Amino acid sequence: MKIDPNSNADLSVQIAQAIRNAIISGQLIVDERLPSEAELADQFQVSRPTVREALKRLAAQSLIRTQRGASGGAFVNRLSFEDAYSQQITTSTLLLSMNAVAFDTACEARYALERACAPLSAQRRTPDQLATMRAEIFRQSQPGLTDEAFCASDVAFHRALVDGAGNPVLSYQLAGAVEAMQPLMNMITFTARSREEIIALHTEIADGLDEKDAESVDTALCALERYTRKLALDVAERKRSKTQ
Amino acid sequence: MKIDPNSNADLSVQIAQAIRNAIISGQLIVDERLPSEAELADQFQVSRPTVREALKRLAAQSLIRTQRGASGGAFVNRLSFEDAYSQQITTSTLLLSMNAVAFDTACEARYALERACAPLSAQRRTPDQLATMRAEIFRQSQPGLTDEAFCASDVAFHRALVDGAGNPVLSYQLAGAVEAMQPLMNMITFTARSREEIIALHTEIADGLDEKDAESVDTALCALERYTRKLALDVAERKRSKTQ
DNA sequence: AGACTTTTAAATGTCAGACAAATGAAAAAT
DNA sequence: ATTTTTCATTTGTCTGACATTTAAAAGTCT
Repeated sequence: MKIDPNSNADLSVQIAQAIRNAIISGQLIVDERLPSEAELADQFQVSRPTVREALKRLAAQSLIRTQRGASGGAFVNRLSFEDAYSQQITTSTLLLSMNAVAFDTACEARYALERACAPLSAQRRTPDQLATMRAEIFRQSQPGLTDEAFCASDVAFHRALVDGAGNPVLSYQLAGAVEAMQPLMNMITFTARSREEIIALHTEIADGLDEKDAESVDTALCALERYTRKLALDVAERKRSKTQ
Repeated sequence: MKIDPNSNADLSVQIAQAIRNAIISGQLIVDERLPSEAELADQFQVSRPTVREALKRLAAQSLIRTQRGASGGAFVNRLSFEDAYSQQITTSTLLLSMNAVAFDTACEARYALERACAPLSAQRRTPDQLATMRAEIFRQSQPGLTDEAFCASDVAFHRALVDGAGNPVLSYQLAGAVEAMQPLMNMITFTARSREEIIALHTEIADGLDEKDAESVDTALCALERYTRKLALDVAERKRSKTQ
């Protein structure tokens, strides 16, 4: 683990990169303890605050965790699926909100990915996941539900669909798509949407999964995509006519 | 932007979270300058090193960038697709390498996602992307190509396929799947694989995209998935017989 | 001897103050 | 008017110190 003395990048960046490389390459294994901050400072010939800034960078990416006290220190973290989920969601949310991604683009990506899960989910969904979906549909049909709660229930429904595939890697990849894009879509379309229509399609999806009928799930997802896009179009149309 | 004086979390974590929230909620907009470190220290009633640790955490997530000098400071960063790609790839790589994900699970996820792109790519792929794929196939057929180079070319081929869908959100979501999993798969299967077989399937995919024939692309991808899984099985089998 | 309590040492968390280096803007000189 | 110089601001880094947490070692009592 060495840093390049000729590089003009910030020292804390270089040190973070050196440690990151050691972790990725397997020189540092999960749960292994890093040298103490003082030792690292000595090793890299920098001060402790500089080492600390480097460690905080790594901690922000869940690459390490720190523990205080005797026999404490920084340890290589086993990146859990949950940690990865939340990072994925944060990144996706910011990416969408900051880059003015066209609604159609986001919508297309989201449904393409979700449709990829559907056949697997039709095969493998557990009764528990089906029950979750039914419960969310029921919640969505309750009158007096706020828009926020409806959106959250919508997300939970689609999460259950994705988790139904029983593939944690797939669930992880899709966390960003579902959790970041659904609220975005709801925000745009909630003024125009018909909850009945959505609930009907959700029911169709749940029925399809119940009967392990991948085909009909796919059809319903396509219909939901079409409906969502049409809503966005209507909203845009209305906005245009209002400004004129 | 306030922190909870009763919380016992590290101050730098709390401060980072407060600023992060301000960015996500839109209180701080892209390219806006944060107060200087000294002002933030004053505002949060902490020392400058503590503020700096918080800022480094945010910088590690590409949420801010810093600039030295007069009129320098920390600025809210527009999260670019490229930044998001590389974060996605790092996270995915670590997730796979640290969690002992079953080969079949990773393989299934990767091809499910890639197949989701295929129909869109068949519709929209540019001549340029087709040319890239042909070029990579040619490179793969060169004798004397190292395993690393073959793997890199493999990744480039699949990236071109994914980018062919012309949907940056989709490309972003799939960056992790392709770039993290392909090397993993190559590492496991390179001893047993036949480059000819893979090149033949790649050619089938390129041909299908050329003719905008989504069906045949899907068939070839499925065949590639089957072949990859069979390889892994063979390798595992061989390993077992060797230890006995 | 064994169980409990106290002490201690090591490590991270935080603070204060200082200097270095970069950088843009204002002031001065040409 | 243009170029050069100066200067203030801001981040990057260092030093040294103290606070807090924590596990292990030492001590104490039953």
